[in-house]
Amino acid sequence: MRVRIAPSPTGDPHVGTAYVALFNLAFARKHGGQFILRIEDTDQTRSTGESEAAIFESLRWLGLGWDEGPDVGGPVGPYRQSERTAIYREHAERLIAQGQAYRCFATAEELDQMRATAREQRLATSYDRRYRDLPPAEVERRLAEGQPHVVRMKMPLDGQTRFQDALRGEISIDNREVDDQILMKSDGFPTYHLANVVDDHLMGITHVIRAEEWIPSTPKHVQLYRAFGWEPPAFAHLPLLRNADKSKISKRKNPVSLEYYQRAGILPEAMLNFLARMGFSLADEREKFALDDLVAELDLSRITTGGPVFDLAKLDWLNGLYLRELTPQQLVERLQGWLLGSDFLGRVAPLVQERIQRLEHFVTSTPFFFSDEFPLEAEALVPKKRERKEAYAAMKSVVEAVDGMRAFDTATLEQVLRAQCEATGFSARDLFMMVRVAITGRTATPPLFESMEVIGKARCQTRLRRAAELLRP
RNA sequence: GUCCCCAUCGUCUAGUGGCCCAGGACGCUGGCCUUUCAAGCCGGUAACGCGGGUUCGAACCCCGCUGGGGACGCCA
Repeated sequence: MRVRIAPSPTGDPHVGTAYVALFNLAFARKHGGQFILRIEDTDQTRSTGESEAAIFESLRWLGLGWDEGPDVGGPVGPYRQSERTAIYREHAERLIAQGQAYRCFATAEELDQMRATAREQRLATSYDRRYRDLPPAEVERRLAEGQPHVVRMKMPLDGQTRFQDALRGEISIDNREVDDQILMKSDGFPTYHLANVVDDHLMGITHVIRAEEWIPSTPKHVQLYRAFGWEPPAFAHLPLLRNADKSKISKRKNPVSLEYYQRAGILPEAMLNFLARMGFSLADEREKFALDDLVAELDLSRITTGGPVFDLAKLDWLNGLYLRELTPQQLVERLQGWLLGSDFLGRVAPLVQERIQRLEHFVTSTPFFFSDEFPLEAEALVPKKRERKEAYAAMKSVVEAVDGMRAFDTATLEQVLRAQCEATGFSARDLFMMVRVAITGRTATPPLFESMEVIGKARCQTRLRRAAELLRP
């Protein structure tokens, strides 16, 4: 048996990726199969190497190592989709030749209009298939003219597509509810739908274990397997992790970056244990258990289908359990592997060196490098001569700007935050002080941008959000 | 709006027709222990969304309603 996770390197390593990876890995181990990591970097505008590296690092931190992947290789590589574009092109051509896909010349404006019309007419799908039966001569003419186009699949116009979900049983969707999905984008890259089907087949994936949000597009995938004449894999859709309000887990309402949990001092084994408890329980209902126990008792059909709320309080309790069972020496080792090792201290030290007179001042001047848990009051965040609601708006603006950052180094931070002065109409003095207080809880600190770089993006994000929340009128 | 998925304490869950006037865990809370705080121990709080069926019997099966979520992108 072969399973995979297929993260898209377009942002910070996500807790949902770890969740899906955990169950895939456990499934592979249980059945003596392989767990594959495939990078789905077909979105040229958003994929980055930094994101990919961060995903690798976070998964390894959790102990979720892979048998085959971009960095470790394997028999059915390459494992990075951007390196497989020729394969997708061939397959798309094959479908066109078979009459199961076609070139579509619709412009962005046309599509916008179709979406508007579809909504008015209460239609299920937006694309009206207007290029589906374009005469071959017309297609040739447009191609000769070099008109930009995409390749779309021809969904059956009636009937329904059924498939078995390992957690839910049979799911069936009317084909008329499903769009003629784009397979190849006009930039020559495949969409997820094509690439994932082609790769899963070529890589010998037997079980697709992924998040519930994919259920509605599974009929497209099933139809693609059919069009290629391939046997579809088994599908298992894991429930979506949720915010406290039950909506799909999101950075607006929850820390979702694995880097956050690592920095906050969650032990990887506690994180894994907690994630495993989302939808899964052992026969004896033990709360604390290891990956091996999950492997031993895993049964996909027994995973709960209700979306579990990601409850930080319970994660903390579990983490405390793991912490307490360490010997003092082991605890020291964990602390050093965390932020109290020379790596991290070596980054903090230069920032406070010229500001201290005794070694003990190192401790009193740096707590915010290590912990988010400092007191913070709304009044301290509002600059003099500014209204609280202005400060709130500015802080929200900063939050968004920081969310959008890829590189998180001093120079980029300065550039982005200075641009925020412009955007918010705040003076650099006022805005930077707001951010400083939000990040450190203090008005006197080492240089702001350097400090933020060392504290790291994930924790800066949660602190800025906390500050914005505090300012909310 | 259309389609799909889901539905047991605030939260994570056990429960697959009688063992359930529903069990465990987190949280909250009372007490014990203790120089303090934790930890630990003992106790309390709190749920089968609603309405119809099926059945001798329904948290468990069926239907409807309601509620929640997801998808509807040249993002994955």
